[in-house]
Amino acid sequence: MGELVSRDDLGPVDEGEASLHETLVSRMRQLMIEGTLENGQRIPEAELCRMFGVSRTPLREALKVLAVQGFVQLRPNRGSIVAPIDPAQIQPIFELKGALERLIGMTAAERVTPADLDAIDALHHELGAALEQEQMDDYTRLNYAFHKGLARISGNALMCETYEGLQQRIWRYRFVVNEDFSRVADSFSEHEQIMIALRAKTPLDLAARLEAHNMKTCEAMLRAMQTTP
Amino acid sequence: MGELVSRDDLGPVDEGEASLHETLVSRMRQLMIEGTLENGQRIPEAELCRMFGVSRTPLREALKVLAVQGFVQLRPNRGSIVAPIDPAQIQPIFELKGALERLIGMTAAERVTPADLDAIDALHHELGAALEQEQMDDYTRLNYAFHKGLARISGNALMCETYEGLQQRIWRYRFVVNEDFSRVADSFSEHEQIMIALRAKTPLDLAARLEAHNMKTCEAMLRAMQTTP
DNA sequence: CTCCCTGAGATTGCATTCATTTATTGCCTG
DNA sequence: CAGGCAATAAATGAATGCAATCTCAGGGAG
Repeated sequence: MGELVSRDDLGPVDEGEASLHETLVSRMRQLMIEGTLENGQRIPEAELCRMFGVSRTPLREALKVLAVQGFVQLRPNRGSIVAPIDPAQIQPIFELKGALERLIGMTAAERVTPADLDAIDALHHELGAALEQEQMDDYTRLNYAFHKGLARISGNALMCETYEGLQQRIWRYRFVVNEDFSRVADSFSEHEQIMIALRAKTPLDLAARLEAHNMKTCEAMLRAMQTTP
Repeated sequence: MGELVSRDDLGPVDEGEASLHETLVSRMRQLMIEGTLENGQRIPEAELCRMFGVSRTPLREALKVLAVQGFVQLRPNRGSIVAPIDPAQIQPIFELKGALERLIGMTAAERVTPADLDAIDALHHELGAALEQEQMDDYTRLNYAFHKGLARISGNALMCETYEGLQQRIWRYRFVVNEDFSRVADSFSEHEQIMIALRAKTPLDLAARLEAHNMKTCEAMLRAMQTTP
């Protein structure tokens, strides 16, 4: 099995041997996740071309890809815009993610290896440390890695891909709402329960806890969104 | 709510006002679903350009999109190939689809409207007619529409999109395996049970039946695949 | 004063062109 | 005769060019 904890596509781009359009997909997605490109804002092809030092061809290819991933809306003959973030979209995204969380719970509990357990446990402790030191940026990133790691344990690559796509969509909303720090402590204690269920390898219990965790996160985000319209 | 039964992206392309690259995405996907472009086969850009009467730019844009959708593999500097179909991929796809089926069951049972029921019931009866007259092509297509209709009832657009993506991936495999006709009758009787649960609006029951149906379809496909390696 | 029309400028979509990389053929060497 | 190397041919990847479309300011009619 591949590495459990690897690049999470949230930090700066690694600028490897990828073809130009792939690099652009990552960099532009990053701009949208960060909020540099604001929701609903028109995407200025020419400007981005200058900014990235590329021609329009690979940039436009990247836009097509980002459109499939839901980050960009293509409006024929009228330019592309950053997909508007719509509070009404949060619930459907979490609903779908909930279905995947359940699958992750059912399968991860059965397929987890001792090595997986060690790796995810390490992440879990890092999360605890970040919480204690109130390093919220770290916490958020580790949290992302933690759930991604659980998805990996389930061993279904297609599901992981889908799951990460949902995570990235949600990630965009983090910059719109005031993060609800009071939620973090609760979230971590839910993680404790998740770890217990994982170690016990009890599919139904793990699935239920992951689903509940997902739902609570969704509710917290909806609440936060209401207070910052 | 939009129409329950609409274009299913499996018939010939409608050639609407879509931009060129979108049209190409549909047409090339069609070629791959039909098997005209065989699994693992190298994709000859120049030839396809002549065939479709377009330049390489929109065609290459379409290839990028199809790569995201999993139909094409891009090999940097070495050309694109039709994503090889791998029997080992069937199970993960159905596993993921199973998670969605469950969600569809849970939500559709709660959200179904009388109009939805009429529409899906009509489809169900068409399916019955196709079975009786042994119109297997029709049956297969109606079956696709039936499940897509159920997904729509759940009212989660993102989930529908994801679901359809999975359906299309699976569709490719239908041309590799000898269709197991003996399965069709069983399949239809499972549909009967699904309709009963939908009319009764019992989420857990509907979800369970959809999951079971999905699993049996998966098993049938795996069996068929073993007999035709 | 408001609304609609017009046309210049900007932008998009696609075609074409150019540079690089890869694949293939034929030739040379061991 | 087999294996490896080099030159050529073909292909990809990206940049540029061009026609069609949209945007939006300015002016005229109601």
